[in-house]
Amino acid sequence: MEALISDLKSRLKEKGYKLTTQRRIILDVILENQGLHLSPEEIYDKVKNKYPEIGLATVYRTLQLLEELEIVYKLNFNDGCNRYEINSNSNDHRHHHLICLNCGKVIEVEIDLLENLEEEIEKEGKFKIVDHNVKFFGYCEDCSK
Amino acid sequence: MEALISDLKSRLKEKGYKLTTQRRIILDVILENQGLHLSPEEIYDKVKNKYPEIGLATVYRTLQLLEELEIVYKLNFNDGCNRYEINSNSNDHRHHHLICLNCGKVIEVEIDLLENLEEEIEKEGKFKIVDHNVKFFGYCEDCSK
DNA sequence: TAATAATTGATAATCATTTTCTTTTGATAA
DNA sequence: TTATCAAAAGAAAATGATTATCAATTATTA
Repeated sequence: MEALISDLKSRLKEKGYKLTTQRRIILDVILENQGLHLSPEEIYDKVKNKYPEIGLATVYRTLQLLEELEIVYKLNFNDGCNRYEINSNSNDHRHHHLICLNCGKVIEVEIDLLENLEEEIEKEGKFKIVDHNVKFFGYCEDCSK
Repeated sequence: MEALISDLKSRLKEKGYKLTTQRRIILDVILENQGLHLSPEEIYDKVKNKYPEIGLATVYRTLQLLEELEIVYKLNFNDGCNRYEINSNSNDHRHHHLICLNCGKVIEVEIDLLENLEEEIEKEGKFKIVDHNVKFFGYCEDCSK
């Protein structure tokens, strides 16, 4: 946790940006809600508890910034807004998402297993893969009863 | 091509919907531009050439309908709009998308190879998969030169 | 301490998508 | 073929997420 804050600080400084209270709190909120894939609005609500003067625009700006710094990344579950997640890429901890078509719940799966597929694609020599995004749609335990 | 139109007709009838000129033309345009992943606005522009009285709302409504009938499905490449593609699911012709991080081009890949992964996920018995969505991000031939 | 640039909050603007409402149209039964 | 009636269309307004604008504030460095 603390590691990410000091990481943020150095990455910001590197690009001439500042570590402000607002930015720190926004990252805190995302860290405290890992796995929840919060939307900007949801982050805004939670940040307001700790820092009531915050503006919604600041949340949007900070999310863009965190994405640019690769501290966070954007998800789209087709529910009308973007959602954000800590990028645990650093420890090579990739995962996929299972999205329940009934209740909308999002579950993370800690397997990757895409090496074969990526290899197969790159074999042709026409595309260099740097990232992937895999979503499975179906029914969760509760909804398939 | 014709097959899809009569398929549309019967699926519509099944649910008490009508086959209108507008709906037929919208499907035509999507069919004529396979692989282009058109957005509602782009579809609207192309349909207007054949049927100038069309309204944008009709395009949106028809796309929702075609999606509901599983004739078409929605894609999101994070470029500010949804995009649509014919669902060739019928002939089990699944494919993935390669998205170029530089020029935004979208390339289709005709390999699936996700059986292992899906098996692995379903093995736990906590999720029943019915569909998936796989995107690879990287650089296309032109942009990696 | 002054100067400079970055950042913020509030508000207005944008843009894709949906809704509303009135008119028109397609499918069906007489 | 025509009358009927729900479904569908078009136009325009509304919505909702996101972005841009701008004046005021704050941090950093000379």
